[in-house]
Amino acid sequence: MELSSRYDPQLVEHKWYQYWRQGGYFQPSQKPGSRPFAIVMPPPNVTGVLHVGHALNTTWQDILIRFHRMLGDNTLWLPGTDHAGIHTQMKVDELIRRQGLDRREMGREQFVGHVWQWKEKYGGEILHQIERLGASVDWTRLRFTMDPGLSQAVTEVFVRLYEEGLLYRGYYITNWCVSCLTALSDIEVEHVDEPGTLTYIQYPMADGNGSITVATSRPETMLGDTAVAVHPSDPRWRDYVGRMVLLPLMNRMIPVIADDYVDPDYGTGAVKVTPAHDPNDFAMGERHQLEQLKVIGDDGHMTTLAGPYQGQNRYDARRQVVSDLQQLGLVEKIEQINHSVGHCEKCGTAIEPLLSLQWFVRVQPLAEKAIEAVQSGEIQFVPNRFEKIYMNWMNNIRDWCVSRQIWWGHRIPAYYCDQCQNVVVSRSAPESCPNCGGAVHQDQDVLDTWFSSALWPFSTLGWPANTEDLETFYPTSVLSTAYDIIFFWVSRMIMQGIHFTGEVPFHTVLMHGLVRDEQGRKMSKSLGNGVDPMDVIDSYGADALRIALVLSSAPGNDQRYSKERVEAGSHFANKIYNATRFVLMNLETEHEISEMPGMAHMADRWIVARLNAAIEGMTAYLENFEFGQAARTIYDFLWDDYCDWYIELAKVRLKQGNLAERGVVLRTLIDVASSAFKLLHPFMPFVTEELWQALPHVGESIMVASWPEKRPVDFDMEAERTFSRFQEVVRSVRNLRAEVALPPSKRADLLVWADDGEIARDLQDMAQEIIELGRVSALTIEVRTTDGQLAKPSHAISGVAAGSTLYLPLEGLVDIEKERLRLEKTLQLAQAELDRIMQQLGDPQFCQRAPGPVVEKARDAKAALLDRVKRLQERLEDMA
RNA sequence: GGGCGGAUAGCUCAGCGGUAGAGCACCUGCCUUACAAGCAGGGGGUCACAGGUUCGAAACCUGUUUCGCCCA
Repeated sequence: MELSSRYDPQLVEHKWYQYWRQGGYFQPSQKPGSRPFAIVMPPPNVTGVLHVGHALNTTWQDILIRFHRMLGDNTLWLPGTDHAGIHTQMKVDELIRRQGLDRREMGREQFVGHVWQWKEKYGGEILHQIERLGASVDWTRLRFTMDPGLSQAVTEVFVRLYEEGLLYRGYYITNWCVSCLTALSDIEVEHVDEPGTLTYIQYPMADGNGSITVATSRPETMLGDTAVAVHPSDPRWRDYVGRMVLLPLMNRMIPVIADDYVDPDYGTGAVKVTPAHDPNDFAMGERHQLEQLKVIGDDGHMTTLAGPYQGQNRYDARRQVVSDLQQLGLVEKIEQINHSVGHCEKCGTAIEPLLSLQWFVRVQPLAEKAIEAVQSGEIQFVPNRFEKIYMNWMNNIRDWCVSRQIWWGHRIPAYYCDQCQNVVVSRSAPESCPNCGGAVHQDQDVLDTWFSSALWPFSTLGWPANTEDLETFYPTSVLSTAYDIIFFWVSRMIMQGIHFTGEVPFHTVLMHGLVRDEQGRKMSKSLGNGVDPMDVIDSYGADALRIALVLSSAPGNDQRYSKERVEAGSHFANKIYNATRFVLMNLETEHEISEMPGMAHMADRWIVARLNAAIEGMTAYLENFEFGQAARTIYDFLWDDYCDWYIELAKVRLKQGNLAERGVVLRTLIDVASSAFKLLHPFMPFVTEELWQALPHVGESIMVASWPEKRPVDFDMEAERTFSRFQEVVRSVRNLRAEVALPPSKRADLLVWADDGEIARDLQDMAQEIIELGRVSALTIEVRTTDGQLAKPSHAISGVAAGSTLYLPLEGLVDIEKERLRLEKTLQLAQAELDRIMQQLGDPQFCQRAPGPVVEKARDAKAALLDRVKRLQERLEDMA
């Protein structure tokens, strides 16, 4: 069959994915005695589409999964999606509004029905995209956070936490989004530094004796002030404490209180206190039993308590208040400042701290064990530095607001009696109040999406039921995620996992960085600079995208997406495709392939030794999550060692060798390629399957083949030295040819003077290879004599390799002067390097303290350089 | 204010105790029948700066400059 000289991933990728899936290879082997290896995939948003960050994370996980599957582990990768409460609700809300419908009019039940419909229809999109990346996930275990089983887990956790006193309902200042109309947890608030104003307002004393000036960035909240606070030891204000102030505009009497919280150095040292609209003021209010006046409503408009300002939105009210105060002459000054303002992570609206009734998880007791698990090393972060970030968060943890005023999500299993205010938290809805028999209604709110995500590692495996999967795969092995959700997700999984299963949810937390655009900016919808991985796969194939992402990534570091890298990745796929094509073309004409790889020829022994090094390196790199290093190792092995050297060497024997010799070469070509493809398979699954299948092979699929092991080979240090002498000769000839711009079509004679008989013999063994790789016509190898008896070619260019001097007699092509300059330059470089080594070796401290191999290496280098310098000098003398 | 990360070839980044590597770009020569998405050869870097530790520092420590992130 005639194979195209270009690799086309489009013809290959889909085919193999279906083959793997039908073969059931994605499911755990469940082989008795095999070690379990499990990863639960971080569930992407069900309404979302895959971005490059997902692509990177999915690739990393697939690398680990495929590696462990090939190692023979009982490997599970569990996929799933997340219901993403607020985000999905907003999305569907917008959708039905465009259809002229209104969420509030249709009511909760109908709306949630709409979301489910939408989820069924479009929720699979991201799963198809994961498939196109080649992810070897077990589709039979696909989960969704709102599946019945997972929902049951959520209820169970809520009820148990409540019963254990770790869950409570209370009035607190919460982060309120006036656009999403829901409370948010602290970490869902993004703080942004922005310009603002600091308004200095005079509050006259009630007794008409003087005034006190407060500074605020939110003048409109003064309508809800119930005190003015100063630091107890501030001499400026000591006399004011305990007196009353007449609150302007509202004409309300409020006290001046003393509280340590006040920073005497900020503003005037006196602050207004608005307990219903500021978390710190709320705390002060609690300490001083102040009234909480909510002057801003849930919708961001002023309430009836704001008196004449009722109905205005908070920004209009701010302007109005300031202008009214200015009319009264009470505004002392307005300063321009930069301050940090909280914004809703989802919609960007400025957060309104509001007093409201919410459910909270008391996390302190859960955090203790979560801290211990990381301190003890039971859970390890990769890279390690993220442990500090985790610890810092855990040590300063605050209660978690888990109720959300939306409809899409897990409804809070709390029921309230309409008559006696009794609260029942229960696994199933009570028919009536157990206290008074009155009617009950369920809490209107749903839980924070992260509440269910926190259970993901065990709820997906069947918890609270004690299933076989839970038994086998929990605790899972690795969690791979981006560092930006350590607080949202990782920490909470650890807390809930330990609390409810008694075991950590995973042993390793693997952190990847953000994938930025080519200019280093964060990819975002508003900038429109996002790269769609599907477009990349369409043009270059999933393999190219995968290897590009992996090659430019280091754990925990951000990286830039680079089209050039993807192109390089596809070139690499094409390279190994063509290398395979070369082997296949030779197989067509050859019918005798040795059963066993031959180890007689130096090239065969060399390539197997190189393969061994690659196997060893890659195994270690993969075990340590150093994917970039691993990818580089196999990339270099295949391109440099296998293609550039081994195939070129193999050509010589394929052309000139006898039948048996050719069989041996073919066997080695096939074996080394097969093994190398196995090493590469976790990174580029499609092309490696395609090529492995095309070569003679045993087994159904490369993905269930076993991970290569090192082979016995007698290629030692000495052999390596011999081989590199050969390589140097070849490189040197090529270099000389390039110096005089000799085209490959023109062959030239080559004379090699070896330093001794052994070197000459070794080179003689590779004579044909030197001839072919160096494009040589007649090759002469002679042992150099010290008495100068050998004829020195008069018109030649020459070069030095380790152990030999090369002459290319090129009558008419040699410019003696140019040649001398070139040799002098080479000599200079060699001399400089020699000087450096001599100096190093001349230092007794170095010889004493440096490790043996380092000193030995320096001695070898010195010998080689001395030799090189000597021969260069010799040659220059000859030319004189 | 506290913490973390980056600063290495023209660009994007690896390397993280034995004095520099890759991809792309650049220069030269090649359609050498696996591959021009290629081959061969080449140029290019006081590894941000200043101290220190060490026989030896791009790497470890301290400080500085600078860019970015997280937390308060």
